Amino acid sequence: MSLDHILLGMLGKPASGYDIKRDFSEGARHFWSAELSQIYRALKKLEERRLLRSWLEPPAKGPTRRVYQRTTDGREELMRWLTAGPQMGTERFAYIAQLCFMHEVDDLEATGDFILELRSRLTTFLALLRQAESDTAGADGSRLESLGAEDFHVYLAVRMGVRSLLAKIDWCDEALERIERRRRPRPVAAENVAEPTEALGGG
Amino acid sequence: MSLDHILLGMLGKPASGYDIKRDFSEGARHFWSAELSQIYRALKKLEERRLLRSWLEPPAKGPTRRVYQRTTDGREELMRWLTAGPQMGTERFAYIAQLCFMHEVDDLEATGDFILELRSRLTTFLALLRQAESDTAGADGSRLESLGAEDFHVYLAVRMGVRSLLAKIDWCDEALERIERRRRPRPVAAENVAEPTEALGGG
DNA sequence: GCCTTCTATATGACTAGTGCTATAGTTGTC
DNA sequence: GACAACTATAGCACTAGTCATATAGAAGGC
Repeated sequence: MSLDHILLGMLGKPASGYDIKRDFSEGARHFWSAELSQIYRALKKLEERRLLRSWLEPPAKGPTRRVYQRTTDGREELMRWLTAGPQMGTERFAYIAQLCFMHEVDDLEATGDFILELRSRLTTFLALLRQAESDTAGADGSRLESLGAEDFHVYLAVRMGVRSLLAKIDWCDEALERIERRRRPRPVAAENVAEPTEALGGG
Repeated sequence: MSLDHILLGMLGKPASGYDIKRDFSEGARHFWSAELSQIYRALKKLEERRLLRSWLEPPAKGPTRRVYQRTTDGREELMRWLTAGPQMGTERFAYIAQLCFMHEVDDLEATGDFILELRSRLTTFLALLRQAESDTAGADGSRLESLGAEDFHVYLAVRMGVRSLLAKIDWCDEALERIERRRRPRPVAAENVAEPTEALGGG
């Protein structure tokens, strides 16, 4: 299970379930997410397995927090995961599946609207990741070479997110262009109208 | 649930559970996957809900197959999903999470190996998608404009996969370069050696 | 004082998805 | 004819993850 290992990764420094949920809603949002209910239960189970330990933190302000941190065993389990090679093959993109079946709605109008909406959401998300990128490495990348090892790795992860999003936004533009080309009758010079030699989808 | 809707999308034409598993292992592999056990149960439930109907197919060759096809109600449910806008926010990339915590293993060597392995797997996958791309649109894209609506949409989905993979492979190269820059002592002019003013991780 | 919002933890009921195993006919090969 | 590989369906036990809801202190507005 990946969530368990991600929690072990995050809990090198003490944090509560609520803190972790905040991380998932902010920084880690581009590669993983989890509900509070799932987080609390996972933390409990990991503590039962002695991979985490926890204590109550004196409520100087606000309600009492239970704070978790990984144990030596927890660190070993994390290591096993990290050294087992990239965990791939479980990626799921519901929106690409939707795209595949979009011809059921109509020929191309629904597809165009769908991609415009997708593009808009991807762009919003990109702005957030760009912010995270410049928060770490500086707007011009000037802080990049002075980052510590941990921040450097987080920076790499954010870069992956930025590049993936840029590629998807480019794809949106390419797709919209292709759709336009299919929708409108090809602009043809007058002398060519009478002799169509290529099979060009015009409708 | 997305799997239900994907099955409804696939079952415009009759297919068995086994056929669908094959689709997930081949064409649809870049955006979704499911185990046979899950597929069979999902098909059964969808038939109970009258969104699919099924019949046994005369076993001209091989064992008897139960073949499913969507009903009018099934098509309506599919439409609701398709017109509800892009379903996003459930993307999960375990390997990016791994990358974030990779500094726990060592400073940079493990990270470099990890990214090399990732790059190799992404490249293998890209070749498969490139094949799917040229199977549909022709190696030079010449068949693209004569595709039917359904094939055109599948082509767009494959293109999204290709572009995403290319972006990730580019990211691998960028990351490896950045790692190299951090690992090897910065090439400095002799007069600078005596006065290191920046904290540069040197391995 | 009342109300809302935020921080914080927790549980119950549910759906989604995996891994393993059983069953069985068909095809090919040695 | 024994055996392996492939096609095909199905159930069981389990883990992963969602959704709704209960509880409760603290902060801030009005």
